[in-house]
Amino acid sequence: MKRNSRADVIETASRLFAEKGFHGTSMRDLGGELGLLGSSLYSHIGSKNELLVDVVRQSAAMFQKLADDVSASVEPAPKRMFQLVRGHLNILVNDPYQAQTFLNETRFLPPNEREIAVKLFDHYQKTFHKVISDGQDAGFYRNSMDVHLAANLILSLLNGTTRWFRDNGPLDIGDVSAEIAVLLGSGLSSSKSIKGL
Amino acid sequence: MKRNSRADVIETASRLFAEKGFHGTSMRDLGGELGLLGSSLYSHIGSKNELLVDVVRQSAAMFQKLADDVSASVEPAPKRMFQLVRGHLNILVNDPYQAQTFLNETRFLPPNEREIAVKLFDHYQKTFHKVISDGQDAGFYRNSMDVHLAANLILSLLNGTTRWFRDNGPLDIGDVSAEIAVLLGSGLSSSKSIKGL
DNA sequence: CCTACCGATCGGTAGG
DNA sequence: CCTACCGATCGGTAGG
Repeated sequence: MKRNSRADVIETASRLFAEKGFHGTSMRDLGGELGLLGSSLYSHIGSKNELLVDVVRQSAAMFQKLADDVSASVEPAPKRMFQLVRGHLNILVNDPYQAQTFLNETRFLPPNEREIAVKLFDHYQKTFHKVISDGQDAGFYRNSMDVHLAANLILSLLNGTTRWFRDNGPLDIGDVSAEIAVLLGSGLSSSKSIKGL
Repeated sequence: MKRNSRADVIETASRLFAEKGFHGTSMRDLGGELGLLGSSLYSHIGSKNELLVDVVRQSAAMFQKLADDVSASVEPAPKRMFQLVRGHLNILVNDPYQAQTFLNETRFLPPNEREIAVKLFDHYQKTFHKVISDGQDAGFYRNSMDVHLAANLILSLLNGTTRWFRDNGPLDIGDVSAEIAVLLGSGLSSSKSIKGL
């Protein structure tokens, strides 16, 4: 019977929030998973909201770091795009519970905290906009493409993987990112031939 | 002050379930939106679970019908793929609350009902598998592509649109499906040139 | 981290 | 559709 740290509580909370949702997880549920009573959690944390805040912040920091790294890169746009795709998938796979909580439960944060997360995600999206835009300027990507729309579609595709990708499944993250690379690569290319559609 | 029908209750429930989640919506919340008390809802419905069951079933029926229509089609694979994409987007846009509840809250159904929904979605996915597989056999799509993975990626992309697509936004569903068509079209083509990645 | 609680809110019912 | 409830569960606190 080992003692639980605050980090243990947050980690387990992220799993339960991902699996059963923030509102579907009671403090007694969470305590039960850690082998203690719900009321005992309050020696580690101040409130249930605080748990969600911490999980979302941790996840947000991951995406923030990726955005910073890619923004600092001087590689050609398609390579930076692959860095984003690969890095984004890595974040989702490394801590799927944290990522799912970020993606699905951020809306349940208190308003001020939610705004911070939304702004951070906007900034993250801008990294995609920049890469796509640079790719157009350099002739890699179609100029006809709506930059915001393309970014939204790519992010949708990436975030959706949390719904079906399993780390112990038949595919590894390399398979998935390679397939996405091909899918996006050809689809984003300036020279393309659309057939049949 | 008009009376509410059972259909009104379900429709409003789908909106609240989409916005605040199943567990984040109380019967008193729902009653409040309809101008009555939470307890008064029970003259229209039997339980809160029943509301979720009904919303999910309605949405599931939409996807079921699309799958049946496309399965009955004898068009070339790329055209059927576009029917799926366009039809799927139409369902999401026509009733975004219902669709979001289907996508996000199905997991909170009672086990037996959840299994039904999962099976139905599996069947829906198989429609994508068939189209992709046919497209490979007919030489439209790369044979190297993993059919299940491609279907998952396409569905991720489509379902993710519920997070950002707004019916009154600058883009209409035609813009979005056209962009997706180009993205998928070239990316799925058997003749392609990957550059830079 | 537990014991022993608290007021608030939950889904739901009986009866009109 | 309301009045008047019900037992269960919620997030959280005081004190050890």
